[in-house]
Amino acid sequence: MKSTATSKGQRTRERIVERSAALMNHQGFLAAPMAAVVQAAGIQKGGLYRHFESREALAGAAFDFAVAQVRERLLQALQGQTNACDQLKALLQAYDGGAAEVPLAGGCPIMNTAIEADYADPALRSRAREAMSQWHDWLRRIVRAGIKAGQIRAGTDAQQVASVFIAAIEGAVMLTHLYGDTSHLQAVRQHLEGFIERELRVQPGEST
Amino acid sequence: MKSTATSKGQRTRERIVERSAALMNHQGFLAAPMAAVVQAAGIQKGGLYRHFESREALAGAAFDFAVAQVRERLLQALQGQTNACDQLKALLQAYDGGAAEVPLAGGCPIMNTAIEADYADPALRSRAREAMSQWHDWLRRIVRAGIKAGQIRAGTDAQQVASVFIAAIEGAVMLTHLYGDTSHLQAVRQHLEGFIERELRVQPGEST
Amino acid sequence: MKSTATSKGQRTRERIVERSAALMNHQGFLAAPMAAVVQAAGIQKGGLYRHFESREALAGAAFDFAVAQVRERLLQALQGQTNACDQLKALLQAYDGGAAEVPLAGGCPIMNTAIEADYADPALRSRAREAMSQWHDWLRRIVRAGIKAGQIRAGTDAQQVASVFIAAIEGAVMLTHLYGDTSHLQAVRQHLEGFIERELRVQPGEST
Amino acid sequence: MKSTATSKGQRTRERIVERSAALMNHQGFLAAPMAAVVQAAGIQKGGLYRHFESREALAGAAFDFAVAQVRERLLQALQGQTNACDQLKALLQAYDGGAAEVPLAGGCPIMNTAIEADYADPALRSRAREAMSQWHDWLRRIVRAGIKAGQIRAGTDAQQVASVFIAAIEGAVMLTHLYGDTSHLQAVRQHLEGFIERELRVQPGEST
DNA sequence: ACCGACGGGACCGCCCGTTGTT
DNA sequence: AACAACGGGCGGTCCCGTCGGT
Repeated sequence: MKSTATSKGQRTRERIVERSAALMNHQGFLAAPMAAVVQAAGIQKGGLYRHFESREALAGAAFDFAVAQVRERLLQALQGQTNACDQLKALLQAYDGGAAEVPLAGGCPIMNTAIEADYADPALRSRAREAMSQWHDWLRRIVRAGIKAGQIRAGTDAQQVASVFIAAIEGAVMLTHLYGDTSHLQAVRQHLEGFIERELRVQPGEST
Repeated sequence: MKSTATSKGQRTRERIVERSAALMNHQGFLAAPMAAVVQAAGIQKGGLYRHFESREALAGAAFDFAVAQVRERLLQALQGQTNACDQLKALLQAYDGGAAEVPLAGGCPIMNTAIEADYADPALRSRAREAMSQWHDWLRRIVRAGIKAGQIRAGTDAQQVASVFIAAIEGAVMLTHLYGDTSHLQAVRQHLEGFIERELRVQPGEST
Repeated sequence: MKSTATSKGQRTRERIVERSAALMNHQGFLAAPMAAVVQAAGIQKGGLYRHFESREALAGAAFDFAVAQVRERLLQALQGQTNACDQLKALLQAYDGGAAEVPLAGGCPIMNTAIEADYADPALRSRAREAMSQWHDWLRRIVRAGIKAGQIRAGTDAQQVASVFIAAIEGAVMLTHLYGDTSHLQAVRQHLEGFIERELRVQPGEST
Repeated sequence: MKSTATSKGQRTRERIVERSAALMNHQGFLAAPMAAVVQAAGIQKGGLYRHFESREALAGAAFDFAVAQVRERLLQALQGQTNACDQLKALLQAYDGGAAEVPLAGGCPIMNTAIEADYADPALRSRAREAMSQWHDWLRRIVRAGIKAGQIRAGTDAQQVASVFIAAIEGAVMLTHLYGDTSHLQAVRQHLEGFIERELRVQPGEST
C-alpha cells in the first residue's frame, strides 16, 4: 500500500521545490541566486542544504516539478477529447488560454533550460532533453493513435507533425514572453488548427 | 580615393565584438564571465574597458553583431529570388543548411537573449525585442510584396504568416541545438514548404 | 534577571566596528582598503558583508563609534566639575593629556572625515557635519549654563566661544598629529585658559 | 639676467601643475584619480608622464603650487601694513574675506595634505610639515618684529601666539568648508582681533 | 530540523603607468 | 611632444556551501 503520509521534512522539501520551481523558471535555474531561492522558499541556507545535496540537485528537482506542472495542465486539457484531431486542438487551446499562468510565468521550463544550460550545465541539459523527448513522444503517440483510429490521414508522418507542433508552440511561447502579448501564439494556433483540419483530419466520407 | 583605413583601436574593438559575439552567444550574453571574453578576444581586462564602458555595453554590441551576422546570411540566401514564395523557401533552406555555422553555434542570438535576459537585464531584453520585430517586419514585407505581385494569394494574413514562420523556425532551431541534430528543423522546413505551395502560392491559371 | 547576552553575530559586529574605527581613523574612512579592515577585524571578506551591506555602511558605523569614543572621554573629563569655566578647562586638559590615545591615534575623526569625505562621499560628510554640530552645541550649552549660573560674564557670545574653542582645538590636534608633538596643543590650551580667566570667568566681587 | 622665456613644454608643465593643484586640493592629492587630473589638465596620460616621473611627483608639485598660491594671497594682504598688530589683523581679514576663492575651494592644502597623507604617503606628509613650519615661522617673525619695534608687548611668547593663530585659523577654515558658511571663521577672527587689541598691542602711553 | 554566521573564491570594474603610433 | 591603446594588478562585492549553535 502506497502511503500518502508525509513527514514534516517531506513537506518542507516539497515547499522548497514548489517555490524554487516558480522562481527559477523565471530567473533561471542556473542564474537565480541561492539567496533569492531561500527567501522565496521561506527557509534558511543551512536548512535548505539539509534537503538538497547541492544547488544542482535542487535545480533538477525544481525543473522536474515545473515540467510536471505543465504536463498536468496539458493532460487536463485533453479531458473528454477522444478524437486525435480534437486533442491536438485542445492542446493548442491550453497554451493560448493559460500561457500567463504559473509556472509559465517564466515561459516553458524546457526551452528555458535548453538554452540556459546549453553550455553551462550538461546534467541539466540532459534533463531538458529527456523532458522534451517525452513531450515529443506524447504528441507522436496522439497522432499515431489518430491514424490507427481512422481520424487522421493514413500517410501522415507523426514524427514530423510532432516536431512542427512543438517547434511552433515553443517559438510562440517565447515570442509571447518576449513581447508580453499573445498575438503570436494566436497566429500559431490558427495556423495549426487550419493545418489539422485541412491536412490531418479525415474528412467525412473520405476513404482512409 | 576613399580610405577605408581604420585606427588600431577601431580594429581591436571590432575584433573584440566579433569574438565576444561568438563566445557570448554560446555561453550566454549575461552568463559568460569576462575572463572568458577577454581570453577569446585576445586582450586584457585593462584594455577591454577602454573600448566598452561596461560589460552590458559589450554584451549589447556583441548581440547586435551576432544578429547582423545572421541577417547577412539570410540576405545572401535571398540573392536571385524574385518570387516571394521562393524567397520564403530560400530562407528555410538557409536555416536548414547552415544552422551549425557561426555564430549559430549557440543558436539564435535573439531567442537566447530573449530568454536569458528575461528577468535579469531589461536593456538587453529590449534589444532582443527590437531585433525580433525587425525580423518579423522583414518577413511580413516579403509576404505583402508577394501579394501585391500576384505571387501570393490575396487574402493571406501577412502578419500571421510571419509569426508562424518565426515561431516555427525559432522553435526548430532550439530543438536542433538541444539534440544536436537537424531533424526537427527539416520537419519544420517540409511543413512550411508544403504550406507555401498549398496555401500561399498562386497556382498557374489561378485568378488572383 | 535582565540578560545582557548578545548573540554571536552581534559580538562579531561590535568587534568589527571597534577595530575598523581605530584602523579607519588612521588610514582614512574612505582610503583604508577592505583587506586591511578585514585583517584588523579578524574576519574574512565573506563574513564581513553579512554584517554590513557595503563599505560605506561600515565606514559610517566606524565613524559613529569613533566619535562616540571621543565624546565618552570628554564626558569623563567633566566628572565633578560644576563651574562652567572649570568644565571648559577640563575639556582642554582632556585633549592635552590624552591626544595620543585611541582612537585619536589618527586624530579627530570628525575633522579627518570632514576633509577626506569633502568631495568623495556626501553621506559621510553629512555624518561629520552632524557630529560636529553636536560637539558645537555641547560647548555652547556649557557656556550658556555658565552665564545663567553667574559663572560666566553676562554679555558673552556663547556661539562664538564655542566656535573659537572648536576651531582652535581641532587645528591644534591637526598640528599635534602632523608633528608628533603636543607643543601646539599646549599653546592653544594656555591661550584658551587665559581667555577663560580674563574674559569669561566672573571674578569674585564682580557684579553680574 | 633672469630669462622669462618659456618653452612649449615648460608652459604645458605649468598648466598641468596649476590645474592639478586646484583639482587635487579638492579631491585629494592622493585620492584624485589620474583620469580626472589629465582631463582637468587638458592632456593625455602619455603626455603627462613626459613631464612628471610619477603621480607622487605631480602631487608634490601641485601641493607646492597650491601652498605658494595661498602664501601669495596672504603676502598681498600685508601690503602697506607696518605695524605687526595690523599685519596680524590683515591676515585674519584675508582669510575671512577670500576663503571661497581658489585654490581654497578645497580648503587649506596644508591641512588637507596633513590629514590625507598622514598614513599613506610619508613624503607628501613631510612636504606638508615643511610648509606648515614655514607658515608658523612667518607668523612668529611678525610677532617678534612687533616686539622689537615696540608694537607688541615685551613678554609675549611669539611661538605660542603663532601656534594659536594657525590652529584657530586652520580649524575655522575646516569648519567653513564643512558647513559651507563663514560664521565660524568670523567668530575666530573676532576673537583673535580682540586678543590682539587687549593682549598684544602696546597701548598708547604704555611703557614697553 | 532549522537557523545564523563564516570562509573561501570568483567576478567585475577601476586605475596606474608604459608602450607603440602619429 | 603628445596621444591612443594596452597590460597588469588591485579593490569591492556577491555568492555558494559548510559549520557551529539552538
